[in-house]
Amino acid sequence: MKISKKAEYAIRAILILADSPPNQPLQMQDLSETGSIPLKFLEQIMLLLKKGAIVRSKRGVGGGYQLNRPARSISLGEIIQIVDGSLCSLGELLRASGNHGAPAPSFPGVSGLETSFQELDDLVNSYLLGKSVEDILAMDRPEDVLAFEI
Amino acid sequence: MKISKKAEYAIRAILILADSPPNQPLQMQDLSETGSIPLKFLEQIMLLLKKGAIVRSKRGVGGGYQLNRPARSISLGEIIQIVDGSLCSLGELLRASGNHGAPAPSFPGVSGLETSFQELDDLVNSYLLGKSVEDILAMDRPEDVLAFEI
DNA sequence: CAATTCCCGATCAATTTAGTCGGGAATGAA
DNA sequence: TTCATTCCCGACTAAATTGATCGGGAATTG
Repeated sequence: MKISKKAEYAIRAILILADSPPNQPLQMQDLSETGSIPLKFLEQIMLLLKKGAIVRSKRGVGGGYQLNRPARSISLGEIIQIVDGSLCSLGELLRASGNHGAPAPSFPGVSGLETSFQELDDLVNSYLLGKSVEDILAMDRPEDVLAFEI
Repeated sequence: MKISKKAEYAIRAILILADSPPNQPLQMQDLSETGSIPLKFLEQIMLLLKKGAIVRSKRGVGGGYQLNRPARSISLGEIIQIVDGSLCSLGELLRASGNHGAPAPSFPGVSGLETSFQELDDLVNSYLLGKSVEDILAMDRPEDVLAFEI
């Protein structure tokens, strides 16, 4: 289990955006400083997040980035998927991945192993896809533990 | 979520050993062929597993490898830890890892994020440490779903 | 038009991964 | 003792991935 620096930076940036006043774009310079993210690296990341429809951007003076959707609807899993390509791939290890056209490996327990890996993939996916950016921010604010407005 | 080829090979080898008659060493040549594992790579892996006390070896004619403990007591997690170094490190991402002496990053949601990552680490660890080699083999044998001898 | 701000492809160094190579040391049989 | 067998072990390497950096270009606004 590992997460790339790229995904971590992406999550930082989104958290910063989610925590800042809406309808007021934040520039990459600010995101870079607040999140301690290398500026040029951040540019790549924001472009990906834009393609993924997580954020939207505005160019020119007074431009910048803002969330494209409410923080409640953006999950950690979605962010990671967008910047890293996928969340999990254990389930595919024994099939196509790496074995380009090679015969599928066969050894005792192979199908049980495959099933277990898939199970773990699902576990991780459902955790990360179920954890929203809003959830994360709320954990830092003990006051509003449970939402007021339903 | 990813697993290294090294760890996958290690698991294959252990499954093969666990599935073969006990008290009769299996040679690396056999393990290599049965598991489709490059021989010289396998050598490195088996040495690690030996240091980890998962297997024991015997040299000379008629020598080879066998499990050092019952398959029930060997988990996927333990194997991965031994060959890859560790299972999870999400929880450490925001602390020491990578930031050599650098100030701990601070941005909105940082502590919630850390908590969530640690939670996921624990989830993955407990899954992998709880899944034994015997469990995996049993999944391939629908007959003995539940153990006879308790 | 000119400052600002995002957009985008190319390149690069360091690290990790997935092995290979070449021999050495212990063991057991003849 | 000698020899084949089998594990032991360190050094090396090629390819992929990661974590960026660089240099400019395109849109927008005042």
